[in-house]
Amino acid sequence: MVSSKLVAKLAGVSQATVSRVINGSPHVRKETREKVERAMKELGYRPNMIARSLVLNRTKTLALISGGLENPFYSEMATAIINTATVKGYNTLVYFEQSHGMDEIIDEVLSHHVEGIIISSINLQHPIYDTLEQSGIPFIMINRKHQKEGHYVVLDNHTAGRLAMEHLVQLGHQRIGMVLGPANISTFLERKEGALQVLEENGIKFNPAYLQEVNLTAQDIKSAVTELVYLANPPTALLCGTDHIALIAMDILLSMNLRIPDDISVIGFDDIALAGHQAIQLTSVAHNIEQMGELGVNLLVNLIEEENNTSAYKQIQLKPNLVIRNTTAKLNH
Amino acid sequence: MVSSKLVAKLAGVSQATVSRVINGSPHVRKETREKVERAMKELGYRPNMIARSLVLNRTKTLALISGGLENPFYSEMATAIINTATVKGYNTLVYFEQSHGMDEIIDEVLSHHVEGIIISSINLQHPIYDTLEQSGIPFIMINRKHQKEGHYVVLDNHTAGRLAMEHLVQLGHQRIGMVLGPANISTFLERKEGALQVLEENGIKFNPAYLQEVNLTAQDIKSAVTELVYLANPPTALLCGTDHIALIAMDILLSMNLRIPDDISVIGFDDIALAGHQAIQLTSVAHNIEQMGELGVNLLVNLIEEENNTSAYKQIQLKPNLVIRNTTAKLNH
DNA sequence: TTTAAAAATGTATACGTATACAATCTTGGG
DNA sequence: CCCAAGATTGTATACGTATACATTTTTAAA
Repeated sequence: MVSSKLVAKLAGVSQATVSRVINGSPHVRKETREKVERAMKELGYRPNMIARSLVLNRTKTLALISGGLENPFYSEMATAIINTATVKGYNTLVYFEQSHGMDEIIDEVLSHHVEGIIISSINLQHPIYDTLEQSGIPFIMINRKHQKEGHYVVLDNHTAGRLAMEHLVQLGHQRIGMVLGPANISTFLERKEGALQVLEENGIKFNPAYLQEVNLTAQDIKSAVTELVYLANPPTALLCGTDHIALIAMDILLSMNLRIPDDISVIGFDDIALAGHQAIQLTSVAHNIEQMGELGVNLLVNLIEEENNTSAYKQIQLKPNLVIRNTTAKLNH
Repeated sequence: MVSSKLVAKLAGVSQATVSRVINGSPHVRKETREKVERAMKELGYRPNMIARSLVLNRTKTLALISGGLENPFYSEMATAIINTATVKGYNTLVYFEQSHGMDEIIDEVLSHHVEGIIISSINLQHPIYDTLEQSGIPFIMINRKHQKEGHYVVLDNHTAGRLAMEHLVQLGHQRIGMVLGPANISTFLERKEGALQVLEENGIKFNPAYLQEVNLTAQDIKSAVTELVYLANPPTALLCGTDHIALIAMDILLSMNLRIPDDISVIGFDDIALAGHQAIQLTSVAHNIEQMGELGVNLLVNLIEEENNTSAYKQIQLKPNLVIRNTTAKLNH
């Protein structure tokens, strides 16, 4: 490996001068600079970021701990995050929640001395929060939050839940199935609360048999939907916790020869790109994913680079929109 | 930051001994080890990988230069790659082709001293190949290859192209439109060659107006498809260069009120998960994506860790399968 | 007990960079 | 032409770890 020392020797200067040239110091004569630059080019020199990181105690890298990319929400989010980070001059190490335990991931991340951490898939009580808090590394939660607050960028999920349910109720639905993820995840909890509130306001008694809180595997989602469909009084509409859940629900519904929305309406959250596809046309409630990722990275980079570290938590809640497509329709009496 | 030096002081030993404990050296007495471990726990010590990387000249990280995740092929591939890397003890820095120029990415990657590079989106003549070759860092190409060969894991795209076209021809189609990516990308070039070969073998004269080689943006794909549909003698089937292209093609076809497959058949490549969705049911030609990623990472890690560096290129070509679903059907006369 | 070998630990150094401080060279005013 | 101030460059050191080598301690055979 060609080092600054070697460049220095070839250029006939000291290693310190080479370092100054690299960092664009103003205190170096033009001829010297050119001499050094020639030597660097000749040797194909590239600064060793590892060494630089060690001395500067800055790695210019972020860690993204993401939900699985099989959910398009996460791939769109990851894309936005990585691109924004790149623009801001940060590299991104990517980890997936499921592959290793969170603890191992955190160990890895902390010893790699990343400068900031983004988690898009934390749940309300996860003990990881304390570990991160103690580590002193800035971290933000995107999409989901922890019960202990912290910095985050999330959707106003309560309102989102309301919007979705209001839409269904306005279409005349009364028997509304809900396929949500675990209630220890903020998004699902809040969407549920918003939705239930609307039911109550409309004097619709909620039937607990209509509530399915599932693990987020395709398998579990499919059996939950099947169960709902086979009820004596099956729901006429399905409020799904995410578009990803909605897609899987649609898959099983269609394979049971049910027509959407004629036999059953379906609504989701996130408004993933695919929701707009002609073959899908999924009604959804969300805020722009890309913008959410961008906001998150900007917030994190600010935390990293700002001097006046006010201890106040930065908490951003984005307003959701209802995007009506073709999977929801007036109830057929 | 708590260092091994600090741990050493608390434990009353030398820093070297702490280092030995960390690395599980057998030359350390049990009591000493326990003393040190207690100190480490008490201080919440975590080894600094940056420093370790510097002295060992090993970073245990790979770089993945990926095509955009809006193409599900790449998100499935990235998932497989990152997970396999994690299992093998490597971290993964992720970069996207489009966000920065390749040169800047390579600069970044090389100065970060990653131990290996995976590129899933190179094209045949890209000059990046030489840069990588010179750098001496092991790298492999997944999915697409470069004209200068190198290490790779790809689909047997010629055969894949044949399979797709044979399927359409067997269904009675003669006017077959092709929507491919640029011909300087190996996958598209080879798929095209395979497909054209089948046409020739079946005595079907190929009409150049049926060939669209587009940029891979949704915009361009849609106009290419539109152009084909508006031909005096429009194609009765569309052979799309990837499932991603096929999905976008389907989107525009459906929005023009064409029925698939009744009015026009569609076939793609890659067999992304979504292809199996009931609302899509896309016929596709491919080899298991996850396995492809896994093979690639294993190959790369072997290159990194093997001593006997035979200079022979490792080149793997996977056999494609045709998965027939509902977007292709017998021609209506 | 003595002592040589083995085991355990400590000391010193290297990795490649940035930078405080010291040393040298330039410059211009007198 | 001299000298101080400023500009430029060099020297020495630190970052946190691993390890060769030196030193000390322990072990066990005599």
